[in-house]
Amino acid sequence: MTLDSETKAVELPEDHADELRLWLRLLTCTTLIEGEIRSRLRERFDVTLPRFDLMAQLDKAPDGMTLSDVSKRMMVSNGNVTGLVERLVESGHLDRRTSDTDRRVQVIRLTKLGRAEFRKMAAEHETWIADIFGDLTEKDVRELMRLLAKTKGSAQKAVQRRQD
Amino acid sequence: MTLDSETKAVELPEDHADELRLWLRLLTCTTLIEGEIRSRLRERFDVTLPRFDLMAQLDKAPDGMTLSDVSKRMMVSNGNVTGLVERLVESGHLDRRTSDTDRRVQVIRLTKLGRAEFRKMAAEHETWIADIFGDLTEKDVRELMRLLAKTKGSAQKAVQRRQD
DNA sequence: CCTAAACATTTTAGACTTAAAACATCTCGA
DNA sequence: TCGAGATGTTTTAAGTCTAAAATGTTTAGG
Repeated sequence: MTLDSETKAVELPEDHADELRLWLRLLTCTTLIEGEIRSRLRERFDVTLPRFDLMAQLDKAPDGMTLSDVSKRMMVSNGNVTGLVERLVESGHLDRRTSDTDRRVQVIRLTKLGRAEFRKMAAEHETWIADIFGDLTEKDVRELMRLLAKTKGSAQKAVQRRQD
Repeated sequence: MTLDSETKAVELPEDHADELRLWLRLLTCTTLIEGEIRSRLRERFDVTLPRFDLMAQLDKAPDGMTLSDVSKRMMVSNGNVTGLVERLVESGHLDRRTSDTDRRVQVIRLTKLGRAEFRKMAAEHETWIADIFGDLTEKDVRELMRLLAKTKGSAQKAVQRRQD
């Protein structure tokens, strides 16, 4: 290996066009699917995607979650969750109470109504997803799962590096 | 094949848990990476992601684009583009003029300032993407590209079916 | 030529989103 | 126990986003 080829990697700008294209394709896929789910949720149930997502988190936590938990799980800001929860409490889908052991903490749960409505939506939602990913074989799905897991790990390390 | 096994596929709810997990993982990856890019754009250039994305579209179109074109390419609503463009014209990054041949149409371009600033941001942006996807091998990238292309096609067909 | 439909954009009303600051509460060590 | 820092939530200001209605312009068919 010559000196030139060694320094090249360090000094000359490398070509990352492939990674850039990959990122744009990933973004396109997600935006496309998200938009479709959003449309169907509105048409069929007159509900927004963020509300559905929040209810989905709570459906998996019968004992409730704190706002911080929700914020971390949904990867959105704290303030965002505050407003979302406010509207869902208002509409009777959520119950909010201050924790008995720590008065800073708000614990939220699905109400009976909220759970019932969510379950109906979730059942249909699952068929939409199956429809949207319908062209993929089982092997495709497995392979995508594997590669996206690797991607997620790679991205998390990049986030970590920046925060150091 | 028995009658039971034939009717099963039609009448009984199928299990689409894998596709659902795949969708959630796809969404997680995109949200994670999008958040990271957003943070770095803000920290480093004090610019928002939608503005960067809009400038990226225009950088590829030296002769300008109509608002409709931009709206379709970015997969966002028309009204959204109107506001985004307004702010970027205000800050001197974009030039907007009514088409000579069709007074309904607004043609927007990067100004000299806009192009210069975008090029600086884009160069750094590309290194961030390379960093974020750094753990993937060339083969991983190729395979992801292929599977996401298939996913996109599948999703587009689902959108089409609904709109019929 | 006229006008109905198509098209491009803007406006409107409301929801979502973020980052940062403010506020409230808790924890822990001196 | 007292106060400093950590933690959980809300508030604030600004921007992004959508769907739907409104506005302005063009195009085509009669």
